[in-house]
This record gives sequence, structure tokens and C-alpha cells, in this order.
Amino acid sequence: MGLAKTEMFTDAQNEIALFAKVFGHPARVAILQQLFKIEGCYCGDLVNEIGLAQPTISQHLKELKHLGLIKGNVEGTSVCYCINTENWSKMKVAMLQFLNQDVSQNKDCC
Amino acid sequence: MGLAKTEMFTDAQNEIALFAKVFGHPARVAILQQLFKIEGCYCGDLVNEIGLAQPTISQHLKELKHLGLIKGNVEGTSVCYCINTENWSKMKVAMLQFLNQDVSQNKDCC
DNA sequence: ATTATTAATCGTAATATTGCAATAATATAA
DNA sequence: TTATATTATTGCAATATTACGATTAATAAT
Repeated sequence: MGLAKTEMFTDAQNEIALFAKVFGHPARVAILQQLFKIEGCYCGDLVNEIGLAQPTISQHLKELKHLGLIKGNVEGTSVCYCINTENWSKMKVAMLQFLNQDVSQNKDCC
Repeated sequence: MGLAKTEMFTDAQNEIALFAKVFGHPARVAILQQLFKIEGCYCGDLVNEIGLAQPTISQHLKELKHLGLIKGNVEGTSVCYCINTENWSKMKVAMLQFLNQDVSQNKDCC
């Protein structure tokens, strides 16, 4: 199969999984960290910084953009990428709610 | 390939990616939510609750256990699963640090 | 116009993931 | 001991992911 049965789960569960999935590769983690750190965030800079091939970085950027976590602006032959702060905040709401769950009663049931 | 070049990234980046990856499937999200919600957390209960086949649930539980986020205790023929609260907290430290990043200066560089 | 720069896309190989039927393993009950 | 209940493991098919070379597209510089 290789394909998740998303119809069996709630929208909230699928949303969390989608966001988590995109964070599930260290290259995308590194890209996002770099975008938070650097103001000038050209694609080529990320290729140099991270060390994967240009098409590979481009592909990871596409996934991040597709989820709305970053945006890219064409500047001549370059493309400037940066965090989509509004959507990042929205993502955080969902993820934090999941991560901040607490065991209701007895700490260790088993 | 299909295989991440982990050696190019920091331990912290790889750790975040590993945790995120395990949250990247709605079934594992659902399992964890159920374990937070219910005290008696038998494997069979999860099969009924979630609706995937028993081997599939068992496999997802294995991954969660392998990362240390849950623990399982044998009780007769059943196995009681629950959140490993200590490790969950440790995971949260790493994930929150990543999620709480803030853009340093100008909100939208592009 | 030609050439250089930069990034996206295509095609493909290698590997990983998901899901389940069949089976095995383990412990309890009769 | 034999049957029953519960979970783990194995094997396999379908699909997804990762990575990159080759190419294309688009703009800028000469």
C-alpha cells in the first residue's frame, strides 16, 4: 500500500500528521531553521548552506511551500524564500495542542 | 534513494525529524490521543477504536515504543500500552524549541 | 543576439512506508 | 492437554519518498 487511510481519521488528526510529516526530514528542518535565522533567504544560499543538490533542495522547498509554511518571491533570476509567519502561527496552534496533551489521572497506568 | 542523508545534519535536526516523522501518520496521532485519554489502554481496544487491522496497529505501536514515547506492559494475554510521560516531556522540549522559533527582524522579508 | 545565472521540472534508481492475510508465539481457561 | 484469546511477526503488494543528473525556463548581463 504505502498510503495512509486518511478517511478513517478526523480532520484534526490528518492535519497534525500532514504538518508533522513535512518536519519529518532533517533537510526541511534545516531549511526552516535557516529561514528563521537569515533575512536574505535565496534558494542558492540554502543549497550552499545545507549541501544537498539544487534539485533536491528545490523539491523540499516545494513541499514546504505547498503546505503554506514558506513563501517565495522572484527577484530577477533568484527566488527569495521566507517563513509565512501567519501560517506558521496557525500550524503551531494545532501542533501545540497535540504536544501539550496531559495524562488525565494516574501518571503511569502500566 | 528514499533514504535521508542524516550525516549532513546536526543531531538536534535529526532528532526533531525523527520525532516529527512518527507523528506523520494519522493512525499514530490517533493512538497517542487515545492513550492520553484512556487509562486502560489495551492493544485490542486500539484496534476497535481506530479500525485498522490488528497487525497494522501492532506495527504502529512498535514504532512509537521504539522511539520511547509509549511503554507496554504484559498483563496475561493482553498488553497494556500507555504514554511514557518522562520521554514525552523530553520530546516536547525539542519540538517546542523548533516550533517556537521567531523571525528575528522584519516580519516578511519577501 | 548570445551567454551566464538561477531555479524549476522531468525522469529514474534506490529505499521506505503502509496495510493486511497468514502464521507464530504466549498465556489463560476448560 | 486442548482449546481460546491476545498480540507479535513474517511475507508481500502497492505506493511514497529521497536524491540527483539532465534538461528546461526565465531573467540579467555582455
